[in-house]
Amino acid sequence: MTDKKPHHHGNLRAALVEAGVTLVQTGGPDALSIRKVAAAAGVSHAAPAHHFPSLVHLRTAVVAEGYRRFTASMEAAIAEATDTPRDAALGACFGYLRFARANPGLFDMMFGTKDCLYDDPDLREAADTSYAVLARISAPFAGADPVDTELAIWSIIHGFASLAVGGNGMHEAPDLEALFTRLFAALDLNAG
Amino acid sequence: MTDKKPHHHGNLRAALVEAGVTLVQTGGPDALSIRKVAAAAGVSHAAPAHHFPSLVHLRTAVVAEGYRRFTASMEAAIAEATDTPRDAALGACFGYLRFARANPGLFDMMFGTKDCLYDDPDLREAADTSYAVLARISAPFAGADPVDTELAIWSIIHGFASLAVGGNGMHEAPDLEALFTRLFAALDLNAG
DNA sequence: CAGCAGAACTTTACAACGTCAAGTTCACCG
DNA sequence: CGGTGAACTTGACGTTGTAAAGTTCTGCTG
Repeated sequence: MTDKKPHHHGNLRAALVEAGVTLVQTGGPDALSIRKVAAAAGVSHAAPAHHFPSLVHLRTAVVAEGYRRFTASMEAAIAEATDTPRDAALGACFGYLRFARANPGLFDMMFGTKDCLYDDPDLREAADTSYAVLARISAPFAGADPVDTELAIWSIIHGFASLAVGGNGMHEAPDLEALFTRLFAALDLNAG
Repeated sequence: MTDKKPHHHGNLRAALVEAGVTLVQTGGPDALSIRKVAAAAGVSHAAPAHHFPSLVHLRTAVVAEGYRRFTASMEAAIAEATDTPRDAALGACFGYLRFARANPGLFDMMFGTKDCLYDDPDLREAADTSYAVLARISAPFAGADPVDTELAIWSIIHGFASLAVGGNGMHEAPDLEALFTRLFAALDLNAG
């Protein structure tokens, strides 16, 4: 029953990333600060330095966590649509869109020009896993060059999601998923 | 012909925005700082406060200037393509893509979640002018709902440009414009 | 079990930032 | 000529990222 703490509780690194995700979700990418995640985890402002040598490292870890949740959002939406490959692709897009709308700060951080360590293995793996989902749902429609199909689907859902998230002139459509479904139908996918 | 300076040279506000654009272009959105633009313009660190009550106002002005250059980039590319409406639309997309690649920082700032004063009249006008270009080149393909067509074109070029700018897994294709031309061809545009 | 090496964390410090409050200089108008 | 207000400066405060040095705990070795 001693109050023995290693120094912190169990895993400070994970607690810092969790706090960072919360900060980014509530206050946008710029709300992420070393001192705030430290305070949220109940440690001194310099404690994170041991796990994240600089703010860029912390950002990288938060973005990587973002990609994991992003992948989960797409997988969950795909699981809802068990019919045609087209349904699966559209489902992935819904998961894409839902994630972007639910986590605008993380989404912006993941796909913006925020400096991250793009060579970080953890980030690379998380991002590659996301891309693999996209490649998987695109495969049934692949033409001469599969990358063309992947990029067509990726571009249209990414553009749509980005515009839906930004405050920029995107019409406040009542049902964005129905709207996107029409746009998706305009894509001439082989063997749709 | 006297060397009289009012206090500064001619137009400090414009000089600050110009310096801000340069900062954003070279160092990304976060490199924009009141004190740096003040130093670049050769005034004290508090001088900008008179023209921009806060950093958010300065950001807004820089983003508005970004939209103006963005519009100019699209118009220039449209002017190169004087054939079919399809050529004009594709040209606008090229201008879109070129701007994004040439000014990644500005592009991210314009379409990211950066807090700006979206109600600012100057910004509104600049953004609306950009949207008008898009609506213009989309008009020839309009179906039942013109917005559907605009959004289809906007989404695919915006997504493509965003992905091309980000460090995210976008294949370093040798000729992005040729690649996009193929994607654009997959769009089933009415009366293409 | 003793003791030490190193990891984990704290404390202190510094420069740069946004912003506020005063003070100063200049332009312009009566 | 005088004074009013805009344009700009100076100084200060709190917050940030980061470096350096000190302290406490962990775990392993002998």
